[in-house]
Amino acid sequence: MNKILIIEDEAPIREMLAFVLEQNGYEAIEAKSFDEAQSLLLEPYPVLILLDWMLPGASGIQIAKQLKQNDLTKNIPIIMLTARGEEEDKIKGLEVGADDYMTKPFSPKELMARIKAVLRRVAPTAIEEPVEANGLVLDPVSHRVTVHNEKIDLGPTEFKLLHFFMTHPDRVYSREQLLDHVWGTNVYVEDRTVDVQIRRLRKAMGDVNNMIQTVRGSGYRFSKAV
Amino acid sequence: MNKILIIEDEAPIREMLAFVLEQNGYEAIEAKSFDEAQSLLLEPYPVLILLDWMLPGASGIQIAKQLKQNDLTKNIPIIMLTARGEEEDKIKGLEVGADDYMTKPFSPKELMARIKAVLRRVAPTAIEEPVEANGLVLDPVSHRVTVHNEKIDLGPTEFKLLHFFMTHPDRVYSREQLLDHVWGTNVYVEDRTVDVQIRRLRKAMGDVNNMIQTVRGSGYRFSKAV
DNA sequence: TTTTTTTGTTTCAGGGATGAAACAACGCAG
DNA sequence: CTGCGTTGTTTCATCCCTGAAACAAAAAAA
Repeated sequence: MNKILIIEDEAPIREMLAFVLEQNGYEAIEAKSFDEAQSLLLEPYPVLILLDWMLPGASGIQIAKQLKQNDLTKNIPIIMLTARGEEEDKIKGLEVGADDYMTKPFSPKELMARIKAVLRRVAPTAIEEPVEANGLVLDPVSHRVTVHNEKIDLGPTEFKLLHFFMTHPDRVYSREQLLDHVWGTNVYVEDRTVDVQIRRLRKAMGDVNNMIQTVRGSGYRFSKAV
Repeated sequence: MNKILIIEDEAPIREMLAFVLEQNGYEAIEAKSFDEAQSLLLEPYPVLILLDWMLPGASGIQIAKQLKQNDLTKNIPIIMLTARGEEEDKIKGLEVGADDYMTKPFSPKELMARIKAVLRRVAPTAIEEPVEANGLVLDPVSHRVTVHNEKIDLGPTEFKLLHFFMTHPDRVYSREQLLDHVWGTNVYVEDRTVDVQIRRLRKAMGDVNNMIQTVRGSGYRFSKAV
């Protein structure tokens, strides 16, 4: 189980954070101060650090700076927590190496979404690999899509939709599942919007659009097999 | 029909919520207070609770805490309703286990979207394994059916019917039982409709349709043995 | 055998689900 | 501010699925 280190002096907030993290399958390590955090920073290292900007003693910015200077911890992403009205500090925070920041208060959903986003951004997994199927090639790095070496144009949503499909083939997804995975969990659009994007994507795909298949009553599926 | 419990003291808001829920196919149970809610909390349990944060008597947070401590209700997801400006309470609410928050006012669309999102998150999608019998393969994940590796086309009902049969082999089911299991309870469909779907399924299955067997006077059975 | 019951098959109408297109809203670049 | 591109919503058309009825066939009963 992945560890996440919380550095926060206010007990209620710290415990709330720990609760949410544990609810979502992480192991939460709690520290009230930087000194305490130091003693907890050992193997296995946390995959992420939640760092309050306003701490007694050293400020969050100073802590972030130290963490980023240490070879052992420099690659651990940091999310800074700031109170409302401290937003101007986000710039400073990002300058010294924080990977994201959140303004208190925030919802659990937002917290988890940002954590996942940061981890996704930091972990250069195979997600960046080009994908291919029946002459259809999608390259996430260059953000290009070709059909039989012919370039085709896609809007951002169409691109994400196709990328999701190509990395999750031979599986039916309902419209709601597609909204969750492609549009994101915090967006509220109509189910039928999926149909429209499917149609736009099919139109752009030309003669390989039969890989996007309608499963009546269930949703859509991407598959090489017709 | 799934029940959703509303705990909200202000009548206009409560009725609006109930209206929207019923428009969307849920049964709305209304309670003005926690005490009233308690008396309504019996089988069948609601699938979700909409809980106003600001209630006379016990606060929504206290209620949520109680609900989460009771084994019978701890698994029912809770969406807290807060007024604008109460956002700092998000953290406290989450601490006791609310699953999402909505800030009033909100649109019916947002309401339904969040409800669906929460229910989707809570409901663990059963891991469905492919099933096989005498060269007939049904894969729930890709929603595909093949006979000797040849793809066959089925309508949604035929697919569900076959899936049910293959996961419950060697057992006779009456038409009523099949209607309950495949069509779902509370359906107003003639018994003989089953015959028609059986016929369509047999037709689509080709040379392995002898696995669907008629048991005269009783119903139908799926079995590898002829 | 004849009659009755049960099941198989076909046909048809209605409705739901999807495709297609037009429209509106929105952000963004110039 | 304006124009353009992208996205979301709505509307309309179409197709397919479904359920019921009617008739045929088969099995069981008399």
